[in-house]
Amino acid sequence: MVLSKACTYGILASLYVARESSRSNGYVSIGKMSEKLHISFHFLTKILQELTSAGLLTSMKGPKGGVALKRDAGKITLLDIIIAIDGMKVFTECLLGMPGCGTEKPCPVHDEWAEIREDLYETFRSKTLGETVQKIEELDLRFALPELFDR
Amino acid sequence: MVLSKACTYGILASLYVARESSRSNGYVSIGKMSEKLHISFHFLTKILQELTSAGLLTSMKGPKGGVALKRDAGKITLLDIIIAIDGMKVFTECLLGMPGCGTEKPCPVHDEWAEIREDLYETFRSKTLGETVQKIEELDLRFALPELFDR
DNA sequence: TATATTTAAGACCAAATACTCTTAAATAAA
DNA sequence: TTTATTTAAGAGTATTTGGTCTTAAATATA
Repeated sequence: MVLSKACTYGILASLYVARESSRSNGYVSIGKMSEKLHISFHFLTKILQELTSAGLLTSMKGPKGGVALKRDAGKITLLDIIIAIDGMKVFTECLLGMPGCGTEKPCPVHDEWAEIREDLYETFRSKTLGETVQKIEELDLRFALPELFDR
Repeated sequence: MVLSKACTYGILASLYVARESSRSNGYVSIGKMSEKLHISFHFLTKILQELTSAGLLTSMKGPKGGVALKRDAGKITLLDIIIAIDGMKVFTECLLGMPGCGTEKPCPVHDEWAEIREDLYETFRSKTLGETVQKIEELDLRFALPELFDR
């Protein structure tokens, strides 16, 4: 798996928050979100705490509480979410796990992998939550997990 | 991590076997290989057993025993090794973990990821052990892990 | 044939990841 | 001010992956 589960859940949840707050512009309830996305409430809460402490979300306790984007949806990229949860390692690690692999002393597949992971980086860097939500609405894409499936 | 550790070890070991057998054309000792590559003997043995039962290697017990490529080094690709150990999932899974994600009902990053993983597939499919070993020799690339490092 | 050497097989242990549960703290609203 | 609601924090559990260890089976060679 390229991204951890926590990270994919973080992305889906961020998209959900971006979409909801473009509608209601208040805090989005984690409980409701966990039901809609079919992600365990407690696990989701923990992931969102990471995004909050990374400065991507803000939260409020109590009735009417929840989480909200800290910046505008057009100013948060999918890359921001990934770095907050999984870190930069996806974009820096050697495909064959060789420490210190780089242009000076490359592994046998360094050049090809470096190019591919650069593409991946660029893909995430250029996608904001705002644009992505717009695309989801326009094309009627799903971003919730199905109710039950083999994990 | 894109490939499992077992898979990266399997690739490094296969390259080692390809290189050795181009020199000595007998069986390559797993014990010696594990020392040279700095991979635990027992773990490496287990991985090589998978490659053997997948039909990529043959093995012989006893003194002078070891493993050897079953086909010519030019007829085994890195993709063969990856599929034998990690399966096809790297090349088929949705980046956001959404089951059933595909062209009909794509996730928000399906198109980009599908293209990137296709590149990855093609990279591995087009690299044989033979060519890769040749490249290693020509450019003096390393393919052993360092003696000690943080794992 | 006896012995040393080597892979095969599988039980076992450790670490990381994925997930759950309980309790505390904050806050809106009655 | 009390209460219900909601996030925060962190301990606890389950599953997967990574890695070790022991014993059996095969075989070259003395």
